[in-house]
Amino acid sequence: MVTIKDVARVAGVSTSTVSRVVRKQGKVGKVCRAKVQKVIDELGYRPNINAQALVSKKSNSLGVVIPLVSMPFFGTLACGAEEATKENHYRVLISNAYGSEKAELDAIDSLVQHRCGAIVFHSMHCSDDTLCDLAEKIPGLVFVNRLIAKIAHRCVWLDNNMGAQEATKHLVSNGHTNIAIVSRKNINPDAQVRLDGVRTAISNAGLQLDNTLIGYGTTADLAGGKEGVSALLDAGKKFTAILAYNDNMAVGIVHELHSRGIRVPQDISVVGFDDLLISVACIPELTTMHYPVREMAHYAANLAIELSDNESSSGKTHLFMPHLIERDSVSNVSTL
Amino acid sequence: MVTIKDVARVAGVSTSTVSRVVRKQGKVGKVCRAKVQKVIDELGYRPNINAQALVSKKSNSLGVVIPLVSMPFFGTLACGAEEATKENHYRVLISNAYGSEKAELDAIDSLVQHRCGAIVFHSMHCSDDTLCDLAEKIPGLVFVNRLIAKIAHRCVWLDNNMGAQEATKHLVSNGHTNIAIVSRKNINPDAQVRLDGVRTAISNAGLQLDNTLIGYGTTADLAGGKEGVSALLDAGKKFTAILAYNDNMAVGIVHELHSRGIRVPQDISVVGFDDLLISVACIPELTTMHYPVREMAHYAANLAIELSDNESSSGKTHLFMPHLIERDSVSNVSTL
DNA sequence: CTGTTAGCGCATTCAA
DNA sequence: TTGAATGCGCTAACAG
Repeated sequence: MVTIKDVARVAGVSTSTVSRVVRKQGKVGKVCRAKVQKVIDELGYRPNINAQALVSKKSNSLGVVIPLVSMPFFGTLACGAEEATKENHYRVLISNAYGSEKAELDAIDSLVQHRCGAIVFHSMHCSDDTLCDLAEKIPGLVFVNRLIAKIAHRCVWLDNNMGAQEATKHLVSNGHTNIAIVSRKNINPDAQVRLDGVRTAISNAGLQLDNTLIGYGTTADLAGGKEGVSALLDAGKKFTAILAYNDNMAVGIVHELHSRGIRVPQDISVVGFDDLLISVACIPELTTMHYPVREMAHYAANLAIELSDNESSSGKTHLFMPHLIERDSVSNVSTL
Repeated sequence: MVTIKDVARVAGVSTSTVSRVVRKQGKVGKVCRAKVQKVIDELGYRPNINAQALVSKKSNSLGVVIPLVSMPFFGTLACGAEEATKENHYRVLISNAYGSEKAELDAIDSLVQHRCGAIVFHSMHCSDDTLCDLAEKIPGLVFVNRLIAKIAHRCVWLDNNMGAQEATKHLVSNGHTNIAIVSRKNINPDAQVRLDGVRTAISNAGLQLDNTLIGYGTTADLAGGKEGVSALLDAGKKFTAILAYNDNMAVGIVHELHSRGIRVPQDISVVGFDDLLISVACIPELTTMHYPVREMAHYAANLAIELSDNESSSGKTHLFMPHLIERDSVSNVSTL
């Protein structure tokens, strides 16, 4: 591999000069610059980023820690972060941290070894305290989809409560009064926050949430959706609409209903959350809350990069809002 | 950031000794090792990977170049590569290279600057020649989903032809003789190869492919599927089954048919390709060819890593086979 | 078993 | 405007 020395030797200049033309900074004579550039091209010289990182003490790489890239939600998150990376001449180091706090911590540690100062982290299994400790050690660490009061300015989060309220209001305004919920067993705080939002919206509407109308799925996927709605149905519960924790569960619900001969939305309406591709693959297409993950991750990546080289913690927080996407899985029952 | 020198000083040993205990290799006295380890833990020392890479001339990172991580197929590919990475104590540098040859080449270049010797590349826009040139310069570069004869031992590919034949035979064995195809405008060789496979299988069955029964979509997604099937339908073509280029297009097809009141599979059968999550989100669930991307990427990553540190080009090629997953989108019409 | 020495490839003073 | 010198943090001979 050709090094800066090779270029310097062939061009008959010092390595400092080569370094200057490579980074396009510092004064270099016009002819000298041209000569050096020519040699660079001829030799196909590419600066060694590891060496640059070593000496300049910054790696210009962004770490992205998520449960699993293959899950569309997280793939989209990674994509958003990657976009920001291109604007800043950064690269992205990605790490799947699936299933445990240890996996997440290991991923962060690996990034630290890389002297990767900017990190976007979607944690699933770490406690607020653990995250605070981490944040203290790593100035460029930013959390996505999580709000921790003490380090709110490092959190890029979605108003899940309002989102759930919005979804609920949509159902109420379509005449639904018997609303069921299919959620998932708690892992991170999302599910609980959304449940609170539903509760608020329902009581605001002068109704009250029937706690026996909550079905739980073990996992937040199709199977979990089927499981949750089956529990409700098998218990003989009656309702005209279901609020699902996310699109995957919603699709599972639609399938389960379909296999039982229950029509969506004629017999039961279903609302999802996330607005992933899957919501539009389903028949009927899902009415759902749009979760702007890509934009959030993009924003978070920029924030992480900024924080990592000047510790200006502006103290402000970073809140995004989901919004309703109306499609075909909700019917109006008010005129019945 | 605490360095190896700090540890050495505090522990009262040389940096070499610290280096030895960190890397768990070379002889170190038992008590000495314990003492050093203690200091490492107390100080929270983490070796600087950039420095390690610089001196050892290998970065222990795997590059993954794909069009877009947010697309489930490529997210899964990335996931497979990432798995392999964990087994080898590597990290993954991911790069979206969307839409053009330049984007792909830039991504590779960035990886080269990283001295990232092992790369898994799913190219969409580079010619065989370009790829051969690249392969020559980078011993650890491996191609996924592409076969280039000259560098076959660097290609991890799927038998698209056999896959298409398999799918076709399934339709034929279910009594279908009027089979339409919805494909996409050619970008990389896939589409053409699959078309050839269909042609072969159809003539093997003693039938012949009606060339007017091929509908094209601009993009290989839901919209493309709708577009392709609409072209056929609007032209008044008659057929009892459709072979789609992939699952996304298949789902688009199902939607289009549904909106026209045509039932799947009662009126028209549909077969997809890939076996992504979306195929199971659709109603009816899609019969499709399973594409083992995750396994292939895992394999490719291992191959890239191996190739990058010992250039043993065994000369053998790496072929994977897709297989049929029967679900609910194909009906048997032979008894009609 | 342990320490000393000499770079890896590059950016950054400081002189010239 | 350019070059020489120094060191980033670490590993790899080589001695001892």
